[in-house]
Amino acid sequence: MESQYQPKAIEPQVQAQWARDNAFRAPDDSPKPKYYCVSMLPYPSGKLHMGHVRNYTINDSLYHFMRMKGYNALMPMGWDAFGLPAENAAMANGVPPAKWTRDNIAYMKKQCQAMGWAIDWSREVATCSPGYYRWNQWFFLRMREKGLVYRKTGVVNWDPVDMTVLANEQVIDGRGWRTGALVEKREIPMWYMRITQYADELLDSLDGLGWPEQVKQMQRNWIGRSSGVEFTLPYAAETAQRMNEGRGPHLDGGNTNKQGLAVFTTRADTIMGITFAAVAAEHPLATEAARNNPQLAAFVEECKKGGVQEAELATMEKKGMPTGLYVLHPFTQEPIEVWVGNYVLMSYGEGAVMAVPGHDERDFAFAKKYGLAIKQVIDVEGKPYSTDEWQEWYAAPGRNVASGKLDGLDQEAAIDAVAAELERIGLGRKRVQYRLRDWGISRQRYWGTPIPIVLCPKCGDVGVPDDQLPVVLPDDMVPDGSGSPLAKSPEFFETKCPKCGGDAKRDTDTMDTFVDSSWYFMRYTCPDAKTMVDERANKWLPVDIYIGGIEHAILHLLYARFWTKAMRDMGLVKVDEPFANLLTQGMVLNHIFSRRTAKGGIEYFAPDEVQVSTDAEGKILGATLEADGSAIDYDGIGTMSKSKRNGVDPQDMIERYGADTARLYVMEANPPTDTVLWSDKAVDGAARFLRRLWKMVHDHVSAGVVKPYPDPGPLPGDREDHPRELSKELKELRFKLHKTIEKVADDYGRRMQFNTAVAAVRELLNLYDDVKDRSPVARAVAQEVLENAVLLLSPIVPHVTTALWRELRPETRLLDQPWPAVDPDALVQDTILLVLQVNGKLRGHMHVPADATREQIEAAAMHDEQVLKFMAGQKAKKVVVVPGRLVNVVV
RNA sequence: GCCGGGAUGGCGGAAUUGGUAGACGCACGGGACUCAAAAUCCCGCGGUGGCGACACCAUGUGGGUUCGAUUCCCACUCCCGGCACCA
Repeated sequence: MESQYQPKAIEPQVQAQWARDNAFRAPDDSPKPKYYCVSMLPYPSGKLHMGHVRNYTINDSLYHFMRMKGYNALMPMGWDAFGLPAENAAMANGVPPAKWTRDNIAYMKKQCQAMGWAIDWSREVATCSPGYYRWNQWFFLRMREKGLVYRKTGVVNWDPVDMTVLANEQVIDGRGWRTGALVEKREIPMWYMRITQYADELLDSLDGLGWPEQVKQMQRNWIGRSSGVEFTLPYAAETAQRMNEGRGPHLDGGNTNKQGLAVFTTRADTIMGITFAAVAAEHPLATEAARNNPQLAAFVEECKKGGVQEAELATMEKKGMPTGLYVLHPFTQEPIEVWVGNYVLMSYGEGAVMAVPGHDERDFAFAKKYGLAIKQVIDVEGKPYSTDEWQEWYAAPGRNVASGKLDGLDQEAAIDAVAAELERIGLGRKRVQYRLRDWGISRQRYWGTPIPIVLCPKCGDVGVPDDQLPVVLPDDMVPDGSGSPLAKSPEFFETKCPKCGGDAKRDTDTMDTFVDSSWYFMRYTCPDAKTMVDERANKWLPVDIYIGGIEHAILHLLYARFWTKAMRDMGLVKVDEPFANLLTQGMVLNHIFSRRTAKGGIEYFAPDEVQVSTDAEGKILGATLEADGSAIDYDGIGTMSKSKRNGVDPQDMIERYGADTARLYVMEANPPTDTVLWSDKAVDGAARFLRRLWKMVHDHVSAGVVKPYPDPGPLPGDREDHPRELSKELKELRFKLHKTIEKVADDYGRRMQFNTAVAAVRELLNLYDDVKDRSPVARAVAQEVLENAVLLLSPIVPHVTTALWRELRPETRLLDQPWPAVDPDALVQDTILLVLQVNGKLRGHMHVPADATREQIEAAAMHDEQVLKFMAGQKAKKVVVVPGRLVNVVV
């Protein structure tokens, strides 16, 4: 055995052996129970970053652990290969996205292999291959047949200089990131998937999932089921006349009602407090009112400025303008003026709201700003009410006042009464409403799945027939930032209508890449299937543990759940949910540096290109570019990402220390769910530990391997007069060993907290190191400790442990070893150590027999010197005994 | 703005169900080995006071519940993630 730990020699050799043995190929037919562990597939941005290393090492450790526990484990890998960064890279260096993407995949696959992850590469999937995305197209058409796909207009960010649609990420402070131009909202036709049809099931089946509670809560809130009342505020006579003239364009989504303005509220009990109504700038009523009101038209135009991001809309100053149009209160027939508000979203509800400034904080602020009436109609336990300043309790449920027939009713009764009355007069009813909106999947981009629709002037939208799938994306194009190249390529879009055979045009939009990631984990199970999926999917699904970043807690996970249910309803798979258990990894963060370009766009700089100045506490104050010393902006810390150029490539660490050290470092540094600010300060500690482990095994093996305790057989040099009885020291070591096996199994299997598992093994080996006994029986215990320590660490550092196992048990292979068993005999203790407290403060310790009764413990504590000292002669008021833990004397 | 999460020594973190705050590391300081360096090994390492035994303080801030709170409750501050076209 080599006396020095040499990862550079060991790792390639061990990996080559795994490859020869096909060690990680998971058979579809195995008598063992399956364990399907999947990580969110990486976007092939160029190189792995530390977030990937963390993600896949967690996955890999769980794979090995469950394999040792007797499962047929499968860890697949694929590439989320469509998307925006490939187009940006193409624009920057003139290489087609296809080539750039394939090169990146090749490089990153090598990195994955160098990390030694137990990936079954025979199942590799890349979403940009026609063999994969044809099934996106095929399923899109099936969903369309079922009415789960439909077309309507949607609002996008429009860059008026580049004449192109921008992603939210490409809008910085309301301007296009390349042009610096002010972004506008623009309505375009798009394809939608009817996820709202599954809203109830998506909500209800969360309860049974083994997911973190916080993620389930986020999804519940996102879906946002609320029950309320939908009703119509009838138009006042003059308004009705204007709206009925039909000059205002009507949207096709059923948003307008010829007789009035449709609104939805969860606070129908406050209906008597309505003092005005507000509509979105895009609402037909606003359009009509603006027709001969230039000031209002200008305001409506102004509302169209800026992007479509919710965060931007929610934080901007609330502005409004009266339309001069009126609706009537459904009960009193009092006229209510309709305002246009920049905070009313056309995409949510009806695009119109009733305003009750007396009991809604936002309406209150708006009414104050524009001098509108504020009316109290709810009383909360007699708390004071004044229209001067908003108070929290104004929005709380209470009893109705100044509300006519509703007076004295509590919230529930008032809502019921209002709903009943509205229904009686035919103006409204109770309804369940969701915050969740249908999923718009059309993207005006090149590098994605083509939408398989032909637009025929005679037949309308026609689905591409199955036998003409896939609609292949040409892979030699280079986008230029001014709209999709597909829309400029007649070779792509010119086609014949599949129905009538006449000249027609393909849809040149591509699908949202969330489509790709909604079912790839199914395709892994049958990557060569001639159908979307086959029976093998039902063998492996659901995914037993899904691992990935917390940033996907809502969108990706919700879309994949929806997609799975849609596939189930078409009989393609049998599962209701794709991911039985979920481990959300915390983000790996790094500093972000940027500067504004001359054009008004933005460019980012990698932290290693930057010199920073800090204050006394190490806080970063400013930064300069190392290359030319120019000042740039420090933008704080954020997620490692390609676009912000703050990712850290693990390659340096692998080359310097080896894969095992890199793996150990990321696993022992923090719990997997923690957000971490990137640092490699402690990586030396991981390297040191592996060297130390190597040396311990080396020193032991050099004296000859023996059979491990408790059944060592005849020991070399053993004689009749050598005691087989363990010394106190060796008993303690074995106690620690078996406690550690127990703890590490719990940490891996239940807690999924690897940092504490490593710490526990470190503690064990620290104790082992202190034992200097070299007697034959001590050597058998040493063999037991080392073998088990190697097994416990093997899921995290598989290369070095493979090499060490070969020395400890030359006739066997580490990968075939089961998870070690706990020896109950080793855990038997005669005495236990109790903590002694006086008034809750630690005052001493005491050993008691393991079977001592509460009375005996109490009596012993009351005679303890320290306890008596701190009781200072006072009588005990109370004695708290927590069995196995502590005694607290209260005086 | 809304939803979800976080804050513990110089640093990463531990304390799993309300029961010894700081496990295990990193960095640092001292020492051993060495011609020297690296590597390795040993000792120390939250703060304040004390020669010391020891005492007091301390888990973002301010309150509360409890024999006992890092853990539970209330109010707040700052940071991170998401907000539907980054993936």
